[in-house]
Amino acid sequence: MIDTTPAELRLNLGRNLTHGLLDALGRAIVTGQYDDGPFPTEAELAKQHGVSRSVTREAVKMLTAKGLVSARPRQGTIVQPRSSWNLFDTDVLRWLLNRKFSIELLRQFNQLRSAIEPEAAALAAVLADDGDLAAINAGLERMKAAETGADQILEADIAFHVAVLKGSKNPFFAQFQDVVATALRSSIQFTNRIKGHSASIPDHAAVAHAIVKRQPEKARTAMKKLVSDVLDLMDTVEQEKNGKAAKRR
Amino acid sequence: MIDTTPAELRLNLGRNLTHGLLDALGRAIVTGQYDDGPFPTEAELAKQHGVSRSVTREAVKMLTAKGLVSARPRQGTIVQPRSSWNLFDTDVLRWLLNRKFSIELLRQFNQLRSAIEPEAAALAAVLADDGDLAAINAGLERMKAAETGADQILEADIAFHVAVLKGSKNPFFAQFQDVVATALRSSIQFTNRIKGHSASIPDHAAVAHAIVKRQPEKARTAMKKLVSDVLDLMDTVEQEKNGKAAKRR
DNA sequence: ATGTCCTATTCGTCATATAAATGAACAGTA
DNA sequence: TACTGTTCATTTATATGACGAATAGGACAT
Repeated sequence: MIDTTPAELRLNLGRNLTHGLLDALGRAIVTGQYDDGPFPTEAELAKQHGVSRSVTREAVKMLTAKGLVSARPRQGTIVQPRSSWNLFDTDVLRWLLNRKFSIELLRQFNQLRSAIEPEAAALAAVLADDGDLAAINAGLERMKAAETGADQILEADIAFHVAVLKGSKNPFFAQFQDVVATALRSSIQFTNRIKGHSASIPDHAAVAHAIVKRQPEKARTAMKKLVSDVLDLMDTVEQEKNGKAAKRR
Repeated sequence: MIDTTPAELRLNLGRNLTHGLLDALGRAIVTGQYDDGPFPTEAELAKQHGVSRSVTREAVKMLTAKGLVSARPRQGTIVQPRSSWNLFDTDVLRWLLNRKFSIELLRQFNQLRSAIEPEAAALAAVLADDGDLAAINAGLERMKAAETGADQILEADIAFHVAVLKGSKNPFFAQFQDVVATALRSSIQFTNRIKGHSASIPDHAAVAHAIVKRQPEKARTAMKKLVSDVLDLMDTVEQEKNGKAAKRR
């Protein structure tokens, strides 16, 4: 039942048929729909989803650009090994994290955050301009204000971390704005559990304060603590899930 | 003179017309060819490069997937702001680093490496399997062996760092395999200057030794030193270039 | 000045035809 | 048998032409 209709494709997420098909195929690939059987041919895809070959080809081209598939004449289109998927493409990341059983991936993502964000905070403490500082403080204030609101606090949390990344003035760190935002939004089903704990206002305030005061080392350690706490909490959750045996770190 | 011919497109880098056009357009965009004027319409692009609208559309779709452009009816295709380009797409990164005047970007990339690779080394010290350890040692041996060879040492260096990233067993760190490899290869024009210094065999050996001995902290600090040295050297080069005024860091 | 409607432009989609690439089967040869 | 070159079928790659849908911007009326 991987077939869809044009109407469904439009609804899905895409602004148009191509994006809808892209989304459907992306989800199907990351959930392993084509792990045993081969990827359908252009003609089959077009027929299954009730769209033209043009739409099919352009969707597949976008999948190619994201590293999920490669296409060659006679061989057909083949799903690439996971190692060549572009995990920092927000579409790919969203597809992966919206799957079931992606807690481990989310944990690994937070491992990455614990490498990235402290360094970004240190850079921001040196390089952030007035606008960045204002955005960081605004995010913090939003968190304080939304301390009661349901999911507003998630968006406030995102705004804070995004502002710090932007403040680093390094485009590679700034790139993680979208990635972090996507990851946090895509993993609500897991983070709900943690939300109450992770949204530690004082810890966030410590980061903001250090950055505003232009203290890189303090900013680094404060952010390190912030992300590490989330990571530890995730480990705890995972250990509970595993019953008793905690595997690693 | 941004026009090309089909033959040139095939030669460029692409296996076919679509990839050739993708490459030509990607380079043109990152070099700011369309910063003042608007991006050409489908019909114009097809005419300028002597290809059909199908090829044009599929190339533009790939650019869309990489975040370089967005397309809407009547509005046309527009180049997105740099902040939404996917810097961790190897194509985009290569286009950017092959530009002139990208030393600053390369420095910022090494800032990222100094955040990523030490953490990856620490993880590898805990999680790397026998194959990973063998690959790390192999990379080190290749560096020793190629100490005389001209550019072989670059590939050996890449192999070493890639092996460490892979050994982290974290797909997000592993993702940087391609990114780091692309960056190092794309920046030969700058790294030639540094090569002699950066290829410090003892420092690399220290990292490998710590990982094999399962000492995460030692691996982290050793890798940190390795990348920081490159970063410092780049700062020095940049300062020389700027005459006398050193700006930051 | 404001809101409504119209129209030209551009991407979006569809359909069809032909070319190019390549894996596999096959035939030929030593 | 083992190797080599050829043919063939399949699938993507490219080309072409047509029509639909959305909308920016102007014309127009109020």
